Order: sequence, then C-alpha cells, then structure tokens
Amino acid sequence: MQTMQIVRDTKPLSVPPATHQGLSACEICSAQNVCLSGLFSKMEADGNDSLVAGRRRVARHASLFREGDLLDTLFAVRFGQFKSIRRDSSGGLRVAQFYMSGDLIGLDAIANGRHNFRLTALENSEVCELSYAAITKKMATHPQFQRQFLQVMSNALKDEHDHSAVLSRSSLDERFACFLLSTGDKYERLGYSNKSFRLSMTRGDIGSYLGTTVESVSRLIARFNAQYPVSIVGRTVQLYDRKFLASFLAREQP
Amino acid sequence: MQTMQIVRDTKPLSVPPATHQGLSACEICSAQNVCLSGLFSKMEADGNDSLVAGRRRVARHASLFREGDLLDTLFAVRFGQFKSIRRDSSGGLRVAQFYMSGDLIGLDAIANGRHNFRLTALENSEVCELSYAAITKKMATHPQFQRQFLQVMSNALKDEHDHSAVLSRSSLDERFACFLLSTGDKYERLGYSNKSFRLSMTRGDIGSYLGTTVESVSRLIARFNAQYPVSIVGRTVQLYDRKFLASFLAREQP
DNA sequence: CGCAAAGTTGATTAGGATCAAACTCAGTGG
DNA sequence: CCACTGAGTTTGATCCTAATCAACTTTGCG
Repeated sequence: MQTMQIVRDTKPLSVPPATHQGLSACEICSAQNVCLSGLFSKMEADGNDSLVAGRRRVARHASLFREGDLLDTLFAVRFGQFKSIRRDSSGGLRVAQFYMSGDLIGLDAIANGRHNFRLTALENSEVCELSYAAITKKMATHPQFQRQFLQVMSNALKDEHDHSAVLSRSSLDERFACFLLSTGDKYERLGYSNKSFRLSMTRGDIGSYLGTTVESVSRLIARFNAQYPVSIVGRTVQLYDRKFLASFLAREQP
Repeated sequence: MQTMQIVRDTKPLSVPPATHQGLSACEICSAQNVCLSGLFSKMEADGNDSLVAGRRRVARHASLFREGDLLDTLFAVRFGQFKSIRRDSSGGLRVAQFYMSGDLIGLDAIANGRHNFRLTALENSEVCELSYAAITKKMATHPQFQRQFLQVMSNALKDEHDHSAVLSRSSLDERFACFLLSTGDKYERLGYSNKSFRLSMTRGDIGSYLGTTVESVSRLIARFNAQYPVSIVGRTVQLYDRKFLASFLAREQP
C-alpha cells in the first residue's frame, strides 16, 4: 500500500472552490453536471447525501480496490482520473478503461459482489462512495431516480460495446484516432476543450488499452504528428481538425 | 423483410414439449432455468406473465430489429440463436455478440431508447417480448426482482468486458480457443454438453466476432484440428480436452 | 440441374510484434 | 546542488502473423 503523497507534476483536473459553505457535497462538486448523484440532487431537494457514504482521496499510482475485493460501495469520480486494469484469461494485465470526473465505477461488480479489476489513480484524485444499498432503496421509491440509474447502467453497457468496436477495428491508426476523439469528447462533457487537452496516462497504458505495444504507440504518435493535423508533444494533445480524424475513420462501408 | 420459412438444415436447439397444458408460458420454456423471467416465476407464484408482452417467431436470417429502431420491449430468447451486428465507426459491419436461450437482449438500448445494432436469427427462433415498463414497475415493488434484474445488467456489463478482453488478446489462436470454450460454457448452462456442440454461425460470423477474416478462421480451424485435441468438421465441434485449451491460454503472467 | 452462398487453399505483402539500445526526465539522496 | 536512478519514451533492425488477392471446391436450396 502506498501512502498519500504530494505529487507536483500533475495538478488535479479541477479542485472544488473553497468559497462555498453550507452546501451539500454534490453542489460544490466539479462533476455535478455529469454525475448521477449530482443530477439527482438537482432534481429532488431532499437529502441526496444519504447516497454518499463518504469520500476518499486516492494518490497518484495508488489503487482504490483490486480484483476480487468485495464490493461495498460504488464510486463516483469527483476529480482526477483512474484506469482499470483487468487480468485477461492468459494472465496478462490490460488497461480496460479510463475514468474521469462524474464516471460511475463498479457497476460490473454488482453481479457477484466482487470487483473484476484493479482501479488505479492516474493522478491525485477523489471519489465519492455511493452506498449500493441506499441506491437500490431509493430506486424503489423514486421512479425518476430508478430511470436514471438504469440509463447509467445501460450507457455503461453501450460504452463497453463501443470499446469492443474500437478493439475489433483492424487498423491501429483508426483505433488511435478513435481514442483521441473520444478522449476529447470526455473532456468536452466536463466543460473543457475537446481539441486541446493533456493525456494523464502513459504510452504504455494507451498501448495496453488499444491492444498494442508501447513501441507501436510511440511510432504511431510520430506518424500522426507528421501526417495528420494533430500535435502530440509529451502528454499535450492538440487536435487541429477533429473532422479530419473522424472522416478518415469512415472510409468504406461494405 | 423476409417471410417465415421452414429451414431444414437446422433444427431449433430445443422445442418446448407440447405435453404440458394449463401452465404459464415460462413453465414450459426451454430457457426457464437461465431466464430472468423464469427465475422470477419460480420465486413468486403470482402472475409473472404480465412481464411477457408477447412472443415472436423469427425465421433464420430474418432480423428482429435494426439499428435505430425504437426500443419498445426487451427480448428474451426462448429457443434458437441470434447474432447482433453493429456498425463500427468506420461504417463496417461487425458481429458483436451471439445470443442463446435465456439471454436478455436490448439492455444497451435503455439509455437512449433506440437499438444500437441489428439482431438477426441464426436459426429459426422464438423470443419473449418483455415490457420494459412492466419490468421497472415490478422492480419498484419486488426487491428480489430488482436485485435480480440489476444483477442481469451487471452481468451483461461483465460479459462485454470479457469480450473486450478476448479481442485485445494478441494471438488469434488464443482468441479462438477462448471462443470455443465460452461457447461450450453457454451450451452447458442450457444443460447440454460443453465439449460437443454445433456452431450455428458461419465462418464469416466467427471471423467478424473475433476481429479477423474468413480465410484466417478457416486456416485456424485446420491448424486446430491438426495440432490440438479438437475436431471441428463443418459446424460440428468436439473438444476432447477443455483443460488443454484453457491451459494454453494461460502461458505467462507478466 | 444450376446457381449462389459458404468454405477452403495458395501466393504475396504489409503492419506490428519483438528484441535491443539509447535517451529524457522527474524524484531521490548524498 | 548535482549526480544517481529508474520509469517512461523513442528509435532502429528483424521477424512473423495475419490481411489481402485470387482461384477453386463444396454445400445447400430453388
């Protein structure tokens, strides 16, 4: 277990301003516009914080939970970023997903009550612990909330489908373009630019996520910088023409 | 639209015996042991058929719904098999999933109310139409059912994760071995042998599902027959040593 | 019987994996 | 303050898997 530490090279994506007082945790959360819990709190005035069982800071490189850990609460990212690391059937480790503010984590563990992957922070981050028991209880009495929660789960399912689609895509170029675009989309959802952002994961993580190797990612980036209207220097990404990237994905349809 | 037709080469996996009378649809269903609806009916004696809005036959090669169709009901497979065909971002078509008796279809469409893929029958099949409205209503009043439904969704999420893991697996051999084993598992769940079964999909479907080509699948099968304790002739599969297949997946763990 | 879909086989090629080595840079400790 | 250290990244050379193109066989169905 790592202990909490200050890391200078990465600032949290967004720190809740300290000026608000007497407001619920959700109301000062940077993720309130995209978070399940936040959506709900805007809709119903009563104590939404009963869902929030607590909050937890996770230092960069530290893990919030591991494969096989008991699921006691779901987690919603308040700020920062995470990666999930799955053990594939041949025992290798693969980055399965990246999570940002507002993302809900642990839905796949509901089935058997245990987590299926390890969750590691890419930067200093904070999560809300959401009591699953409280969620199911609230679903029974608040149809609106039930609808939303099911939509969130359904969306997670769709996202996984999409990831499969990206992986099954033959060309590495296409996979990477897809990754850049959807990462931009995620930042946009949070109110940032979708064409200018920082990658918080390593090249190795990207390679693992895309089903390829570090070396290939490195060459890929060099080639993208040379041939396409993008600039990727270190972890800083500039997409000068998102339409171009999107269109060179859509080549043929058999 | 294709019309209903008799197809001689493929028999339905299992036809409910006609001897039962005065029983609910679920009680004579071949999928009752694995179906959400069936599970529920065993648990609570009251009218479970309110969930079942109807039944629908789908002829081989016919489609039950297409990408963009409105989601009105979820579907549970009674007998037969289906494949889902997704349009990936470059416009190509990919087989995303195979469904068998008891599988619940359409969960990913809850989020936006529209289906994300086309669903086509691999053989003459039959599905139950499950009213989503009735499901959500029942969830609110029956905690046990709520728990089960959420578990089913969570499981679907996990399955998608697994599919991603298979796709990200480098070697084609491993991907294929994985496919054979998990197909066997699915048959086993339904009470059949997990080492002796028929594939109801074409080589092309398999290739698409595994992210490769028809030719590669063909060569793959030839090589498997020669090198491994399996026999795959036409669509008939015999796995003489499942442990062997499983173990050659687990080679190294870095 | 004949055509279309499904499946097999062969030859060639290209895209990445792999192995190897050097370089960059942030965090650590003398 | 600077050198050491190790993780992260880049670059080069080689090899191999699977895509591609093409021809052919088999199967199934009207």
